[in-house]
Amino acid sequence: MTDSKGSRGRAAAGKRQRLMAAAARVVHRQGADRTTIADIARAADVPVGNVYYYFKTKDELVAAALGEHARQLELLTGRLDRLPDPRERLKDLVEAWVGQRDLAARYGCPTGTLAVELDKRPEGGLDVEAGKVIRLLLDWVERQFRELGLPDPDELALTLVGAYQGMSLLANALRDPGVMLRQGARLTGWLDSLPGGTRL
Amino acid sequence: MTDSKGSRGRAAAGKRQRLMAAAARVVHRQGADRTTIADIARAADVPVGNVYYYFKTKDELVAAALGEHARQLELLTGRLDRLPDPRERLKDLVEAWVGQRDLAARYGCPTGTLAVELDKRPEGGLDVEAGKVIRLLLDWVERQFRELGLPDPDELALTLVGAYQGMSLLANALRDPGVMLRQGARLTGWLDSLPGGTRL
DNA sequence: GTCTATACGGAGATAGAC
DNA sequence: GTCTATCTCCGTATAGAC
Repeated sequence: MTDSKGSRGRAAAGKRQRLMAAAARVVHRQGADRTTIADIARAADVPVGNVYYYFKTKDELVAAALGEHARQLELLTGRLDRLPDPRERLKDLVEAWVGQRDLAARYGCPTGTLAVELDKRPEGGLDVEAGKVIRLLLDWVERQFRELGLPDPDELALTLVGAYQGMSLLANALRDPGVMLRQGARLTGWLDSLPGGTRL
Repeated sequence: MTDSKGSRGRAAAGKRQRLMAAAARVVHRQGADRTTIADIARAADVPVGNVYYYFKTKDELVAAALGEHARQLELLTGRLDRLPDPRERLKDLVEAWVGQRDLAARYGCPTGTLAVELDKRPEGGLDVEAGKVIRLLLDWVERQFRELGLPDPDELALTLVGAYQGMSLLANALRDPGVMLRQGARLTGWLDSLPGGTRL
């Protein structure tokens, strides 16, 4: 009953999907703690009480928001993977970050800021999940550096992703998208300056 | 009445100071939203209801926590200013960050994570204050780069502080102090590689 | 499956005794 | 100045009608 193919199931799936998307959006802007179930329901255009039919607890909604961010990330890296040159992939990644500069200057990196918030909770909950999403990005970046044949690809990945998280945080704290623009350009230059070539 | 010199005033000032210190400590670990007045009162060993004699609202306590972090920062830069070489000052700053790696791996940078949280609030409140504290650090670092006679000292400051914020966030999300250790070493190497010398 | 009304708990803030 | 008791609001979660 209520499978994802029936007409009711489709409507249900639609609402569920809307709730997940809304959770991702609203939690990014307000933070998990300050976001109420009512906020998410309103943003998803779903009646408040109905939410609990799809998600048993608020934390499940926060986890869903995190999942949405992971999905977006995989969508992006999936597109980048179609480029032949790993260096170009990384440069396009930086470009994508810079393209989000206005949102970042107002609310920070969606995954990064959520990770910061969840890490303040007592261990044994969602805190680990946020780390996993960041690991996802870290691993993908590391793979690109490895393909370029560079030494310590894992350290290089930490440097690149760290720089992104740092510039997002500063752009956010200073409310200045220009920080993303200028530091992004610096990162692009750094990527260009690195030795290494595709091994094919 | 109740000036800071009288015996009662001294007791009061002591409690106030204890509350500020406790607020800084607890808010760093739990985040501002998840921290209750009771949490801070307990940590400061002050009866709950008494807190409102010293701080009219919870936000005043959060602001006080921010002020404590600013004070700590000025204490540190004050010590570093005694070193003759600006490059040494910056390297010692990095060393100080690395020295805090265990705390950073568990709870992140006190100021950075608080800024992230406050930036999720509707504008016109404490969100700007957090930016000011980060500006304090940024300006001090910029001054060092300028003393070294390097071009774009403001951009270099964003790079260095951004790298610190980024590595703190990653160390925190991955729960790995080693990130601070290794990325800190990278930063030290970077500082050494920069041209420029003291102009005296 | 959908939605309303409400129970429940927790946290910020206040009144007022000491 | 110090502290207890309590008021009040708000958000999560549930019960149960439709």
